[in-house]
Amino acid sequence: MRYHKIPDETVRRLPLYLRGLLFSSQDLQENISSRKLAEVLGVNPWQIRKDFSYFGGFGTPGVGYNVEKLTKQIKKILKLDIGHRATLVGVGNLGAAILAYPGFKIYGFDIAAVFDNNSKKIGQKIGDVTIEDVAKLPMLKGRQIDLGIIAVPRGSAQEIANILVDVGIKGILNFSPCRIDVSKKVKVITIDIAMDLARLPYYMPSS
Amino acid sequence: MRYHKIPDETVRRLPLYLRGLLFSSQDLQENISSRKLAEVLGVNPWQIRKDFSYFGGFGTPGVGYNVEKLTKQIKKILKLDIGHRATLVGVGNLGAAILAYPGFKIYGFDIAAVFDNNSKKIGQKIGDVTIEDVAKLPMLKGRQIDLGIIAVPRGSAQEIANILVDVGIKGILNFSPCRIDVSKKVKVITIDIAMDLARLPYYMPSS
DNA sequence: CTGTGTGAACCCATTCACAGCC
DNA sequence: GGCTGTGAATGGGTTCACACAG
Repeated sequence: MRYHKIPDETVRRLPLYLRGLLFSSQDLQENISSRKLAEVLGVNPWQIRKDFSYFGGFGTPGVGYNVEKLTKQIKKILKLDIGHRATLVGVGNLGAAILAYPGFKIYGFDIAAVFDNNSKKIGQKIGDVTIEDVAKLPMLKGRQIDLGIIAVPRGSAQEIANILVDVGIKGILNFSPCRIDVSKKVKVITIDIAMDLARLPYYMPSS
Repeated sequence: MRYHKIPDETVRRLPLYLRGLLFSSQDLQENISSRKLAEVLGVNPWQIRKDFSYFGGFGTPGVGYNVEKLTKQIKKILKLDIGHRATLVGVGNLGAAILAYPGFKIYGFDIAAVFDNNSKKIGQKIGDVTIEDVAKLPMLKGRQIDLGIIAVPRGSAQEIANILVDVGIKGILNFSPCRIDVSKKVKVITIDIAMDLARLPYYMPSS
């Protein structure tokens, strides 16, 4: 089954819904209504229903959505039902924070390889992974890693991306504040946290 | 002058344009065309022209946009022409990374106060700020800080937000993966980096 | 001839309203 | 009565085409 018709904006929200479901499942509720989920996440109920309608009826009128089934379905659509192994390149402050960030695990991600170019860091163990020399990055092929996370300075990002593509990575999360272009076959998502901060003052009262 | 009619999506892109201008200004080009800027950033030229058209003619037909003037104008609209002082709450891995992140400075942000609840960290100096006891957060009033950055565990985020609002903060950048609700007068932007990673597999070929 | 600025057309997403089901 | 699912309406953003300026 393909879900080609799910709008991008809906895909963008699915992880949010998933987060809501995963955290609310601690309440041991078997079902959850769109109104309840909307309340938890701070969005509109009809937006949620519309989004869910793109992949068919999982809700029961008068009752709501079965939390477990819906969770599984969303994971399947996002291809999170199979675990993903990622590699992190660059263990500066940001890289270290990413490595320690607990949020990845709940989506089934495992940062299985870590690289840096600083000889003082190479060989160090963080958690259960050992930092490897970035020069050995091209030898990543065959280690079943499909995702790359780039947390290196701007000037090196494209170069690292090229190597990642060469070794067969299929998706890149780029934390460097710059454009990266790669083969159309590889999806790149760039995050620049400063950009979000930069539009905050616009919405603040002029004081 | 008010810019009430600038669409939100355009506001979201303005920091991106600003980044492009700031970095390209190293080339010592006096003018830049929408095509050139689009190329650098990986977006459409007509999108850029349309966006710029919302705040009046800064371009010269046949030549392009004056980099300096345009930069100033965008900064003014985003209210980045006046500097902003921010406080960071939570100096874990993520907090430390934020503190060290150079990207904030180019937009004129200064992280002027830092708080944590870990007694081992309190009193430590990072860069040129000293970590203060989070219990003293309510005493922030009068220190000319208008922005708050939350990097604490999910359970404490709302509580910290409430205090920040009490001391008169006007905008919050929230890195905790949870909803925060505050007075409508305060703008909150929530960033959950795991959510972006979570939608990456969707776009990857099924292998 | 190059590149901006913008009305119009198009396309997509959000919102609404309500039929249908438990 | 409560809640889902969805066609229809609305609203907004993107894309286009082209008039106009240097």
